[in-house]
Amino acid sequence: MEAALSPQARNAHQSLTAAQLSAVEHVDGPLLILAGPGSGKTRVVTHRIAHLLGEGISARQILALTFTNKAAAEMRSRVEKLAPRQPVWMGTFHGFCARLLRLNAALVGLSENYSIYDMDDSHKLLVAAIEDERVDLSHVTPDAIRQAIGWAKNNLITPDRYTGSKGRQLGGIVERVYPAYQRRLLRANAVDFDDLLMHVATLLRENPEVRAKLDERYRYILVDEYQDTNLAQYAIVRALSIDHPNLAVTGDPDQSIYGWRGANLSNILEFEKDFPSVKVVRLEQNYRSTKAILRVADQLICHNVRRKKKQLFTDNAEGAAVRLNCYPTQRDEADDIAAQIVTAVHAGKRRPRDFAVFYRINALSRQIEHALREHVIPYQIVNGVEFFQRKEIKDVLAYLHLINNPRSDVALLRIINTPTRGIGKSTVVKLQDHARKNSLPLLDAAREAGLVEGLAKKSLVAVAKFVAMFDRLGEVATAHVEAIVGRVLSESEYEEVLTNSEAEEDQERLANLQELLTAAREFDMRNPGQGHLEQFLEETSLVADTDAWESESDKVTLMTMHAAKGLEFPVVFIIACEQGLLPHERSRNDEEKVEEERRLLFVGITRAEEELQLSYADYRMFRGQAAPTIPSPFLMELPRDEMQLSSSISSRPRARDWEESQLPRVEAELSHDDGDVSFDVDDFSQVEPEESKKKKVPLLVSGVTTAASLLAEQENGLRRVSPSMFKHGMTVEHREYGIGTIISLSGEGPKRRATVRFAAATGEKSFVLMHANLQPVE
DNA sequence: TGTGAGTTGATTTTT
DNA sequence: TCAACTCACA
Repeated sequence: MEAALSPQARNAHQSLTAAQLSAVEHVDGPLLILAGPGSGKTRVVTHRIAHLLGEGISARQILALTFTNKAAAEMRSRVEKLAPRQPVWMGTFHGFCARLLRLNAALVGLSENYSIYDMDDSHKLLVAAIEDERVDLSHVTPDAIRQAIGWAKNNLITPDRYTGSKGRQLGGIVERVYPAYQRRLLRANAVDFDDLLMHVATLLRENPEVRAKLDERYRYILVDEYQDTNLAQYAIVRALSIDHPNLAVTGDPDQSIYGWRGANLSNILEFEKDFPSVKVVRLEQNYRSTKAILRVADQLICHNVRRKKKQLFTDNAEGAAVRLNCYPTQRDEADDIAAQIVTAVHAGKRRPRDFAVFYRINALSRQIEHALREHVIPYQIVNGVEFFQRKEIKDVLAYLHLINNPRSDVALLRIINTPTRGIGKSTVVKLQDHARKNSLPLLDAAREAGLVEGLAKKSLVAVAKFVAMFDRLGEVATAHVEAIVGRVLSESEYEEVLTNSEAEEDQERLANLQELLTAAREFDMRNPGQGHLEQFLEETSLVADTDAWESESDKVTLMTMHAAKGLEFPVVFIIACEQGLLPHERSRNDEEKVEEERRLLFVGITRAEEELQLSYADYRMFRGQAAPTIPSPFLMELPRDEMQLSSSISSRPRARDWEESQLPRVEAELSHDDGDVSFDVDDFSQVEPEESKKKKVPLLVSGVTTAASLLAEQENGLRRVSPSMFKHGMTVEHREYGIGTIISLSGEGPKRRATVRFAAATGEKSFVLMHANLQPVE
């Protein structure tokens, strides 16, 4: 098995420090790696996987769990370099659980084609459950209920065992709503995110033989960011490490920032009690930041009580002093940051991608975005309106969800009248009544609409038409995903409605749908063969905002501090260090929560390699009103005497004037639409080689391609003749059959096929594009 | 039934 | 500020 290790891997081992090496070479038994920020943790983990493989351990027996897809992807690509093509399971907790649950769905009362509901879907279901229970919402918000249920699930408290704390109104309500909500989920053959973990934990507890089999299968388990595990995740990992306790966890208690999601700091703080024979390795040397930055971070985190003391140090240069700036208003803050970036980029000192701006809450990104646009700086915002959250995408995916799982009422409600087809609210209510009385899924209720009381004839016809349309879609359920999506777009008339619309917004939606088709095709290429709809839906449900970050592109990055974990940038700006925002309002009067906020700032600070600026504004717009602010108390905990403090910002020349004289105006061409999550500026393309601009990033993980760029690409593509020039919805002419419309496409390259709908007499035909005599009609 | 105007009410972080 | 929701009207 030594052959599994690339020469690169063996050489690389030599460059590891003694501490790193001792972790890498540990094989059997529990291992705890306490890794400070920038200490080369990922390097250790990936080298350890390579080392295990080198020791002759089968790749199938190794399981590496992360929290984000991004972290998993990073790990995968680095392991790939050290030990190519080894089928080690690397992925997120949720992804792993989704897979396990597919194989054992029946054990928890689901069937294998269950749906994964995202926040939006589960919220709708929750509201329905709240209505079921006729809860008075005057003192409790659905969101509070959702959080309580989520907390319960993360702590493995099932609906039947839930009891709210005495005297609290919320507790009593949750006691009623939680079981109702869970019943609805099960009836819909669906799970929410928290269920993925809870169901698997339950399954492992209640089925010893399944547990033992999996324990045997996954002999070597690695968990990244262990400080962020909650009880459910802990239970899962624990259950898989009983017979073979070769559990290696890495983490840093000081970077635990997901307490609100049920993360339990005790999991890592007490790992040594759990596994008395554990080997502990501390990685304290930082390879990322300057001494100046690291000292600030260290000073701050020392104010936390609940932690493991750690001595952070670095051999890096002293570096520039950390800046602490006070601005009159948020506007000045944003302007100055943009100006600093422009100045550095124009001086040739930095590139846009060297900069990152962090904030506590997403709402704060707006001013920065605005300033960057004004200064014509390309940026990408990690988050915004995420691709898979856009209405049109969710609509089309809902069709797919319903095809895959006909019991998913949430999906049906979403599409039964989208696009509008004359099935209004009153009709839907009647169908829901009927479904409830006969305990049927909504789709089945719609099928027997004839039996529904008081339904107008017109409505009846509309519902029947919908059902017939849906059944036609069902016929292609096992086709390539791209073909299914194409069918949905044409059969549902979703595409037609948008095409006929004048609204610019709808044209953008069309372009986004083309993107979805592309994403589907890319999925098909990665998963040859048919019948992968379920898997496609799983992937789209489990991708997150952070995964949409393009590390390749030359843009300033804007993100929350939570999203920043695991990343690093040469220059970091942390804005709005103000009481109420950082620490956040909701953590007031709760020392544990304040400590978590402090850790959050610690994470932000330690992302910086060379330069760091913290800032706050005296006045900030909030809820539409400007209000005076109070600087964050955390700022008083920093070593201010060695930092560069400044509040005389107005003396700086207005960068906009400078920029006007130096750069050609291109603003007119820029979209000022807020829905646009990123944009390119031609002036910066000179630092970005043409080639890299053309390189296509897989959509499933990019999500930030703009509709405009896609349209442009489409136009360019039209001139060449190749199977790839045919697009969904295109009008084509066939020598024999005449004019028709492409209603679906599938396959790649010479094998690419199209289904074309001709005049009624001819019907539908399927062609291999390479050989068919199809001509696009202008 | 569908649309559009007007009102309200809520604002964390993410798989 | 802005999005979601309600309500009135066509």
